[in-house]
Order: sequence, then C-alpha cells, then structure tokens
Amino acid sequence: MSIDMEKVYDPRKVESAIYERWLAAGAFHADPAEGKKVFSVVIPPPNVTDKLHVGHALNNTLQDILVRHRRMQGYNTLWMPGTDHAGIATQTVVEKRILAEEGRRRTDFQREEFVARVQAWKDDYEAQIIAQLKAMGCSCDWQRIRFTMDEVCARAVREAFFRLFKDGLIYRGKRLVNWDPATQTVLADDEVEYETVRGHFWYLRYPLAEPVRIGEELIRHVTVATTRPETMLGDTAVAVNPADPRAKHLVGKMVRLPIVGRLIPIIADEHVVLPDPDSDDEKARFSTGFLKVTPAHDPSDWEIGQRHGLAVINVMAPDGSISDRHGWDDARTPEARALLGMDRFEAREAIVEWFRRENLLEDVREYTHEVGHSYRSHVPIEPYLSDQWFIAVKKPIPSLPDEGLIEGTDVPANSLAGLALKPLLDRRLRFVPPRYAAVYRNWLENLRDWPISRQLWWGHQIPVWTVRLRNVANIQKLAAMTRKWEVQDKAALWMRGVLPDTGAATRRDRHCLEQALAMAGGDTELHVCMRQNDQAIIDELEEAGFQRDPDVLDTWFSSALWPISTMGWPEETDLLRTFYPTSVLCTAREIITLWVSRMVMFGQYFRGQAPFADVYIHAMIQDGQGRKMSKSLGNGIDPMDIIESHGADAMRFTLAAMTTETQDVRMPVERMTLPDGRQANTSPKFDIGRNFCNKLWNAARFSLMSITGAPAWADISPGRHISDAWILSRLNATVREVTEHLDAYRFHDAATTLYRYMWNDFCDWYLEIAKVRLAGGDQTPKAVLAHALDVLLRLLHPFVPFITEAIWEQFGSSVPVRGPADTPAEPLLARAAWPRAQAEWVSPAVEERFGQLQQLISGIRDVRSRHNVAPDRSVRVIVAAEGERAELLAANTDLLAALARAEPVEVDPSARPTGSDATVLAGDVQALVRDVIDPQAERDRLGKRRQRLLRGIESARAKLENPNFVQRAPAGVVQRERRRLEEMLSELAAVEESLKALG
RNA sequence: GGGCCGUUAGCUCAGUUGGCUAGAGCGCGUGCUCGACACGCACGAGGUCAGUGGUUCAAGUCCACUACGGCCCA
Repeated sequence: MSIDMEKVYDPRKVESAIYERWLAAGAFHADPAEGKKVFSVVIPPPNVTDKLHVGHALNNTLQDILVRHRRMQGYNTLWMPGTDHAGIATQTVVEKRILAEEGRRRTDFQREEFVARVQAWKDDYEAQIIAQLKAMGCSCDWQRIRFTMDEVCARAVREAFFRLFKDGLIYRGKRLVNWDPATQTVLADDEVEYETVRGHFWYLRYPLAEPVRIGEELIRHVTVATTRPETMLGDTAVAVNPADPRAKHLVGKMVRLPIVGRLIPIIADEHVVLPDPDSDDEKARFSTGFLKVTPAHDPSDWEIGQRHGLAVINVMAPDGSISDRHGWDDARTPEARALLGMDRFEAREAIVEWFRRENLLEDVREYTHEVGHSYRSHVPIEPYLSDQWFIAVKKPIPSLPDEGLIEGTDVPANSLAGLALKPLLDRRLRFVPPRYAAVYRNWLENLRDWPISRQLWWGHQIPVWTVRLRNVANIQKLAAMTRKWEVQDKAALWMRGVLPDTGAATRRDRHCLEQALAMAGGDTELHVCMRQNDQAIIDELEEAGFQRDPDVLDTWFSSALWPISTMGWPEETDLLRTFYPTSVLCTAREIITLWVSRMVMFGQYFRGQAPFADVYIHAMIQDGQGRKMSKSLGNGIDPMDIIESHGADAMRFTLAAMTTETQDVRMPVERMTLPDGRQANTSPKFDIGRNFCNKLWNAARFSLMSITGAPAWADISPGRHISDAWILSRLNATVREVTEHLDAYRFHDAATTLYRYMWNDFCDWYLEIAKVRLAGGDQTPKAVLAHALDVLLRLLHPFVPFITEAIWEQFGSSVPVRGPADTPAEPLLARAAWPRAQAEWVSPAVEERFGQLQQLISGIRDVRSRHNVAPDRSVRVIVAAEGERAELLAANTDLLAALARAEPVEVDPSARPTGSDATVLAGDVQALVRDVIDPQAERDRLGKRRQRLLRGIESARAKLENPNFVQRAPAGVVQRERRRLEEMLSELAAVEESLKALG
C-alpha cells in the first residue's frame, strides 16, 4: 500500500477539496426529524459591511470546535449561519464609497435606487463572508443560511413589531435622544462612545432684568459656566441650588438672556452643584452655583425642565446647525439672526466672541472631560429633541401576570427587562466566564427605553402609517375601516394627542377613533401598524391621507430576533420545535448589552424561553502593542491571508490555543510575503499551528508507512510492552481530559493537552520506540500505532478538521480496520464518533515506570552532550538497579541503545561510581556512564545538580521541622513532603559519592 | 466617578479548590542531514511571579493598598 503524502504538509492542496467532500456528503446538514439529543448554535451574524477579520475567525473557530465536537458525540447538531444587514454601518460605507467614486450623495438618489446599491454591496460582501467561513472550515448548515433582511427574517421582524405595538410596548415620543448630526440619525445609549476631550469651561454673564441688592452688594448679573456655549440660545431658565445663600434673593427674579433678549426666570433646583474651590469633586470646583437650563439640548436640563414646567426651545437643525425652524420662534435680534445657519462649533466660537466683546465673558478655564461620540461617524453626539419610536422596556406586559418587581430593582418581572433578567437569576442562563453576568445584569437593571427608529434607508422600514386627524377627509369611513382591520387582526391603531374625556395623552384600542371624533379639529395623530403589507389596506390608508413612516428599525431589533427568525418564527416550524432554544451563544463581550440582552428579551417574550443556555464570551484580539485592530491603524489581519500563509488548520489551532479566560489576547502583527507573492499582514503566532500541523502530518505519514499488515487487536497483547501500556495510558488520559476541557469551554487547555500528547508523547517517545521495535520484528506496535493515531485524529478533528480528514482518508484506504473492536472506521471523520476514554488503560504506575526510563535516556543524552561525546559513538552504561527496576531495564536495553546510544548496558545493583564515570540519576536508579569523563565538566554537572537538591532539601526540611506544618497541613501533603525529602536525600548521597570519586 | 481585566523567562502566554525545586511555545546557546518531520531532532541557559503590607503551617494563587497598561459603564 503506497501512501500518498508529501514530506511537507501543504494545506492549499487539500483544504478546498475536503470542504467539497463534506458538502457533498451533507455532513453539516441537520435534520429536525432525527430523534437524537440536540445541540444547536446560531452564528452571531457578521455585518455585511466588510469582510471578516481575525476576531471573527476566532469567534467562528470556537463555534466550529464546539459544533464538531458535539456532532461527533452523536448530537443532532445544527449550526445556523447568516449575516446581518448592519443598518447605519453598511449605509455609511456605501455612501462614502459612492461619494468617493461618483461624487454623488445619498440624497441624489431615489430611495429604491439607493437601497439597490446597498443591496449590491451586501450581495458582494455576503458572498465573501460565506467564502471565508468555508475556507476556515466552519461546519454550518448552509442549506439554512439566513440574512436579517431576507423574507423569512423580515416576516419575523414585522410580526414582532406588530405584537409589541399591539401590546402597547411600542410608542412614539418626543425625547432627547443621542443624535448624530453627521449621519443624522438617533443612536442608542450603547452606540455612544465616550472620548476624553480637552475643552473649556466658559463663564458667561447673564444680566438680571433688574439689579438685586444682597447686603452691601448690588448684583447686576449671574454667571453660568458651560462647556457648550452654543446651547445658550435655547436657555429657558437659570437654576440655583436652594441651599445656596444667594438663592433666597434671586429665585423668582428674571434674567435677560444675552444675544436673544429672552426673559427667563431664576429657579431653585437641587441638581445644581454648589461651588467649592477646594472640593475633590471637579464639578464643584468649576461651578459658579448658577446653571443655565437648556431643556432641548441637555438630558439633565431636560429633567429640570420637566420638574419646573419650562419651555423647550430647540435651536438646532438635524445637521447640527443653528436654526429657527425646529422650535425656536423668538430669534428676532440681529445678533441671534446672524448665528442662523452656522455649524454648532462655529456658533460656539461666535457666541464666545460676542460675550468677550460685550465684556460678558468672565473667565475661560481648561477642562478635560468625557464627551459622547457616535460609534459610527465619530462626531460628538448632540442631545437632541426629536420624535422617535421607542420600546418600553420596564413597562409591565399586559398579557403576562403581575409578579411585582425583581428584588432589589425597579424592574417589573413581567416587563421586557424583567424577562431578560429572570433567567439569569434563575440560573437558566449562564455566562462563561461568570464575571460577565454582572455586565448583563447591571445594564438591564438600569435600562432606559430603547429608541428603535433610525433615520436611514437601509433596514426594515417601520410598518406604521400616520396621519393628523384634522387632515382626514372622511373620518366616518376611516372609523369603519379601522374596525374591520382590527377584527381581522391585520392592523393595530394607536392615537397620540390630547383626548377630551380622559385627558390622557394616548389611547390604544379600536375605539380610540370614536373618542377622537368628539374632538372636532383636535390636533391628534393616529398611527396604524400593519401586520403585513396588504395593498388594499395601504390604498385605503393613503387615500385617507396616511403616510408610511420613512424611518427604519434599529439593526439590533432584527438581530434580537435572530435565534427565532432564522428558524422560521412566527411559523411553528420543525426547526423551532427541535433546535430552539439553542445550546450556547458564542460571542465577544462588546455586544453583551447591545445584542445578547435583547435576544433574551425577545426570546422570552415571543417564545417563552431564553434563546440559549450558555453565553460563552471570548477574548478580543489586539495587536502586539495591545491596541484594537482597526482599519485606520492598518493593524488588522485578514483570515484569508493567514489561511494563505499558514493554512486554515494552523490558524484554528493557534486561535484555540490562545483562548484562555482572559479578556484580551495580543497578536503581534507582521508584514509577510504570501506564497502567491502578495504582501499582507499576518502574525508569526500562527507558526505554532503550522508547525503543529506539519508535525501531525509527518507523524501520520510515518505511521501509515509503517503499519501495513498490522495484526488484529485480538492477536496482540498491548499490555506486555511498557511503551504500549504507557501510550495507551497517555492516550486515554488525553481523551478524558480533552473531553472535559471542551465540555467546560476550556479551549486553551484542550488544545495544549492535545499538543503535548501528539508532540511529546506520541512523536518524541512512542514513534521512536516503535521504530526500534518494528526493526526488531515486533508487530504489536503496528496495531497500537493504528489505534493511537485513529483516536488522535478524532480528538484533533474539531480543532484541525482539514488535515485530520485528509489523513483519515489515507488511513481508511491503508488500514480500514483498527482499534480494540477491530471494526472498520467511519468513511468521513467529520461524522465519526468521538472517542470514549477507557479508564482501565489509564495507569499512573505504568506512567511512573516509563517516566523513569525516559529520565534515564534523557540523563544519558545530557552526559553525552556535556562531555562532547561524538553522536555516532556508543557509551557503556552500568545501571545500579534491582528487582522490578532491574528487570524493566534489562528488558529494554534495545531502547537505551537506540535512543541514547548506550551500548552495552549492564545491570548491576552493586555498581559504585569511580573517578572515570559520569553519573545519571533517574529517581531511585543510578546509572554510570563509562569512559566519557571530562572531570571538570562532570564536576560542574553534578555540582549544579547538588545545588538544586540542597535548595529542595532545605525547603522540605524547613517545612517538616515546623510542628505547625506537620499538625495542620493535610496528611497527604505531609507524607508527600517526607517522601520527597527522602528521595532528595538519597539522590544527594549518590551525587556526593560521585563527586568524591571524581576527587 | 463606578465596575472589570491584566502585570509570571528577551517575546507571547499557561499556572483549576493556596501544597513537589513555577511551566509551554517562540527566541537564544551548543551539537545533529541516522529515511516521518530543519515547519525537524537532542541537550542546555534563562524567572526577587509589578511593588508594599496582611491572612496562613504554607501565597504566583486569598485580602488591602499603590504603580503601570487596557476595557466597559455613567
């Protein structure tokens, strides 16, 4: 049987063909009908913004390891693949690209036309992403691939929105939102990134309408400190802390707002920080005691405004420029009008300059603070008053029973936040590593309503049609229509405005229209949410003057549905029944709040079950200097380049071996020349995996060349030779350990256990010994090698699927029947069974005895090296051993001869060192290497050994002479310490005897 | 301001519930082309476990504080 394996493993020659074999065999397809225990995972859908980076490679490698492991264990395993439309991100990159290449802006397009351009981008990148996942070896069920905007997912989004709307959890509200003036859209709290900015506090004098006398002093103005002077145009009060001694003189007085001329009151509010130049609190050091209040442009000012019923004056346009067309109607003075149209930062300078000129700028002080920036456009966000759709996250859900608040929080158990919190508290939801549970919990406990509308074109358009009631031509007709829709459960209504009978601001049921009719000419908005697009209803609506909301939903809305939408919800599909909830979610910590929590909310709300049991959070990959990898720094690595330079398996193995419980891992980035001649970023780290694969390849190559004609397992006695018993012990211990590590998501431990077994045990020792024995005509190693390789390949397959499958193929054709059961192996490793550890083969005694042999061989090699013995020269060795030890050595002199060039080897318990011997110690066995002596080298060697022994003896004695240790430490520990001391003492005696003999 | 993570060999990292003389890979030094593998083999050198204090018979490991690096939240 000839083995078709090259000397150096070349992944590029095998990977794609093997992936094709898996696909052809349907190896990754999950059938809900298979009545087995289930393991399922949904992929965190990569954004179609860009190709995958090395972080994705890590994420998907880990998932694939878990998935392949369970599949081999016989679970009915589904890995659901797909991609995310990534609203803002994708729209932004496409806009940038079009602007750069064609000089056109989004607004130069029709909406459909622009969306088609984004769609084309998506198609391109989706294809690249899928190709990347396949190149990495990911065993996804490609027949089920989804996209967050495909028909199936869109249907789920639509249904989810409708149900939330109908349950009163979606509302439209005027709120201060995080506004990104660059992309002109609202951002959720966690899409805001805080950056440290070196700015200023400007101290502005606001003249009092009439001077006020406090004691001797005549007060003509109050001074406010602000970091954003441009917002003063929208000031509607000045606040002072009621505890401030000046408050009683000033509260109730009026201030004339500079530039604008508006008269605004001085109010008392405890939010205002009292000034204190010596305080540890920076705010107190910078405070003047007076706070300008701009409800439309600052969240805490908004709160103050609510408390005092202040007017809300918005002075900016959506693009961040000063404007009198969005709620500012007293911009009459020439100074004010001069500011209109200026960008907010220009206006800031102009206003400061004006104050300076008018001698109203009291001071300017440097101030470093955290300023929120858009995670997308990176411009400072503006707190901005606008109409948005929100999801009420702390509102009790009417269809669920009231179970009060979750203990220690203000979160109702039957709210969305409560639904997400509960499984964690009940331990039905588990984070690995556990510390991340705190992030999740803390976020949910302090959650604010979720703004879900985005002023974008790319995304799920909000399925709400709105009209102002006074614009409806035939209200009677509309009333009849809406009753009909509601009865058919096709649309839900919601009214916003002031109703005369109740005074309530909003009302939501199908009678609300009748109520509104009582308000002739009332300024009321009616919202209709449609369950699915029904052209007849749309026609009726539009005829009645309704318009569809142009905004789209926050991307996380559709992502939150991912575990159920991909499985066909709201249909009750076989997929949902079998594979939901999933087993584990594997992701990065940055989206615990954005994504994980919302999936739990929606999974619980729509399906009554959290979407996964475990959340595994893996590390973030940074570059060699601990920086995030990013495009702008140019320190990113494309997985395809790693695959090109090192191979997919090398990448996977390295990534798995790096995955410890830490939160960051560093990956030194280097420019390298790829085999195809291109220059690209990759990392020498991946050499670990490449070297590992090449070693495995060659170990298999040698094994396969050596084991033709292997005897049946039934015809050998694998316990008889120490090396057989030893490798079977190591093998089965490895099976047990790797299985345990994978069960506990300890990827690093699993990978390094395999590394050590394959390299140090199997290659360094067993293969070398097998060579000697095979040369001597012993056939047993053939069967043992076949079995050991068989199990090794199974264990390694989840980590390095391509190379193991390639070897498996060769293996199957040369030695199809192997192992203790003497049964043929499965044709495809991807579908082969995970090995079970045979506990009866794990033997510490065997490993201890073999270990002594190893020590002896290494010791003789050390002597040879230190004494410069020529490699081809044999050395005479006399081993002072008796009993079992002596027998073991006598039976294995062939190994000493082959592995240490020790020949002849005699066993003589009474042997004593002479001045011409070098001494080797292996536990309680002493070996003398004859005629190699370089007395000085030997004295150095033994002297060093002696020093180490003395150190150890000293520490052991110190412990054992301490009565507290002997009394209080566990008996086992004390006993071990005693035995250790004895061993060291006897070794020391031997070393000293040898040293004495050397003179 | 609150929280989290890290600091162990030149580099990148392991080190389970405290308990052998603190390990690995790379790099370094010396020697090896004997048919699996130079992406290799053999042997070796290399560490005040960031600092200070505490708990304990025993601390890299637990506690407190400090320094430095990084992340998250407000």
